Amino acid sequence: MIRVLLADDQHLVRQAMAALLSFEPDIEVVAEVERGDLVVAAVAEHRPDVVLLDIEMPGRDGLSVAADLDVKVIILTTFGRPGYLRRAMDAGVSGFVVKDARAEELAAAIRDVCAGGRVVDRRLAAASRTTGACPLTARERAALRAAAGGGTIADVAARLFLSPGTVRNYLSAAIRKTGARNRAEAARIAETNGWL
Amino acid sequence: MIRVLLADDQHLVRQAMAALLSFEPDIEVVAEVERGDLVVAAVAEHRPDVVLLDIEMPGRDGLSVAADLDVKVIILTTFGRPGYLRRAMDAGVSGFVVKDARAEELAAAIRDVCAGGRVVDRRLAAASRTTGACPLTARERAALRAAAGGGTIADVAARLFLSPGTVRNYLSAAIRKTGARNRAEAARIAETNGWL
DNA sequence: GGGCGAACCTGACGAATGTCACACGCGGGG
DNA sequence: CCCCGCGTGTGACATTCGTCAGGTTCGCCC
Repeated sequence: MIRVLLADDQHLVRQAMAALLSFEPDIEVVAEVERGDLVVAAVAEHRPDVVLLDIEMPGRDGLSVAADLDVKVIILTTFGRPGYLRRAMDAGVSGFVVKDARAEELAAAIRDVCAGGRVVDRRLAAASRTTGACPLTARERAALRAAAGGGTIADVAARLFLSPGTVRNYLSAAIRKTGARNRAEAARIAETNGWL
Repeated sequence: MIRVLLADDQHLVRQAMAALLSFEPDIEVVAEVERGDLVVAAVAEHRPDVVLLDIEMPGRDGLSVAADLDVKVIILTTFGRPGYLRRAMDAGVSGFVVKDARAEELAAAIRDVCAGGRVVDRRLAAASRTTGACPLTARERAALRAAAGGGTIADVAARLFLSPGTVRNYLSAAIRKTGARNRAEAARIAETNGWL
């Protein structure tokens, strides 16, 4: 029996996914978690064989959680952003499945991963090869993320404890590197690539 | 037996939701659709009692689909945006459930709606009362939506066949009405309220 | 018909933004 | 050791953006 822990912030999706997996005779959902910051404790308590992790959760980011777990992890997310896949691989996850997959694919991925394999969504793997790594430095990312919400330069500078001129330089660099024509577009491009 | 049609763009979520509803003895999922523009034909073919509609789908928006259906509709969406609820009500839907609800709530909503009732998520109804209606005119909305992607004023003007000055005026009005300090923030505010 | 608001447009002005050149300190790799 | 890239900062400049005041044309309602 493969013991699975489910982490997803939407209750209905979590229950539904559990219902779906209950049809698999060799898979058992032993726990459900709705916040990223509760996953580590739940894993310690329930000792699952595989953790299904959503990325966007309250409390803590699924990708950073994955880096702290030493059980096998499958990222199960809505958004097939190339950057997500890359970061997930860096975090040492064993599988990456998008929520548009078939139920059989998910079950197969769980079995494969449990047996020591690695499973990655095909289309995403292809997209990841073409998109390449994030060209932004850590500070540029931070500045772009802070600016994405719609704040002004002064806001970003205040939040990052930087001089406004520096923020402008970072954003300018981000705009150039993403090939965008202004902050908003740069933020959108970085967002869809999973660079933020 | 209550006949249900499921419309959601994510295959796994759709299958999982069907699995969840299969545990309810009086509910039967008779069809699944993955695109908004296929819902009307599927309803004509399968004659469900209730349609579960996601909002954000490829092909066609769930809210506009709802307006064309004369069966009972429950909107089932991730995003509890007040504006979505308002537009859903205008479209004549019978229920509005967020994906963070419990499975029992969803089943209860299906039964209530099938019996002629109306079901609306409590927290969302409260939020909807405080937020109020969308203050933007149709053109302002269009301009803001076109600008949200990150394009420049000239881009928006070209896409809407308007003069750049007019676009600036619309965006300025949108910024004023949303209480934002620039386009990006206005777009974000309108987005979270479901006004776009 | 008169008033009103929305859709369109123009022109002008100040403020914010994007770009560039340049400067300094720091750490890592050749 | 010395260079290079990164983080940090400054100042100047052109462009874009946000605002305002004004104008014309509709259609709708009283």
